[in-house]
Amino acid sequence: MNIQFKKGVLELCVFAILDNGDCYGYELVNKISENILISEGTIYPLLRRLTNEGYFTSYLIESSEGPPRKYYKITAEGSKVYNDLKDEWHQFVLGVNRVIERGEKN
Amino acid sequence: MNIQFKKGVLELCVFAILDNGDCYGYELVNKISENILISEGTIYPLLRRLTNEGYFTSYLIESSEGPPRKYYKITAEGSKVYNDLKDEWHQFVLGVNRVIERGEKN
DNA sequence: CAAACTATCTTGCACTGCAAGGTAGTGGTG
DNA sequence: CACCACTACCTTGCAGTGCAAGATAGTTTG
Repeated sequence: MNIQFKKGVLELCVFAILDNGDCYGYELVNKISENILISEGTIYPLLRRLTNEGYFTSYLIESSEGPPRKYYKITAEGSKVYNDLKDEWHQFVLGVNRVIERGEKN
Repeated sequence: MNIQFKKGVLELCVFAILDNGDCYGYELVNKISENILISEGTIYPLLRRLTNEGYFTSYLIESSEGPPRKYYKITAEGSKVYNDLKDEWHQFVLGVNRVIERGEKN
């Protein structure tokens, strides 16, 4: 898979999943991996950054299978940013598809 | 517009336009700009790179409005790469949209 | 005890778009 | 002629992001 396509979009995916309910990092990696190839080394720094920026908060919960899980919860501000980002994404896809389609028709 | 979304996609746009007919750099910038915000400083290095990689060839044509225009023509190999890239793009968009939609439904 | 799995985290690299600039040629206006 | 606007090309260095590779640590199973 083209690495470059993912730039900025993984952030959108993390927002989308957390907007639907709390998750821990490892779980996010698995959920996203169902549709897009992704590495753990990508998600953990991303979660930390977005938490520092105030879009997520985190809390620890003990697990019976491994070390405690760090759950992330989206904030109201994060939810707002997510909606803007999602709109931008759809607009962007439309723009790219127009460029491609025009090339094919003419 | 989110800069990160563009990563790798501008390459796809350049391929798409040249696959439909020869263009010079400035013209490409204008065509793409109709749908996606873009800077000249992005396109020229990109054209050079893809030409070095054998996906485009170039030739000069005198112009009556400014310096000679450097036209780019896509090669057979470039055309092949474009088709693969286009498929990858569509698959990628589907994957991202599935992640987003699942978040909204549940 | 050792392997396999879950789960977290860090470091440094590679790639790509952009801002900010420079260089040149043409055409028009005063 | 001097000046500006426009077309058209190009370069440099920076910023952001994903990844490979690896470290750490707990639990379960053979």
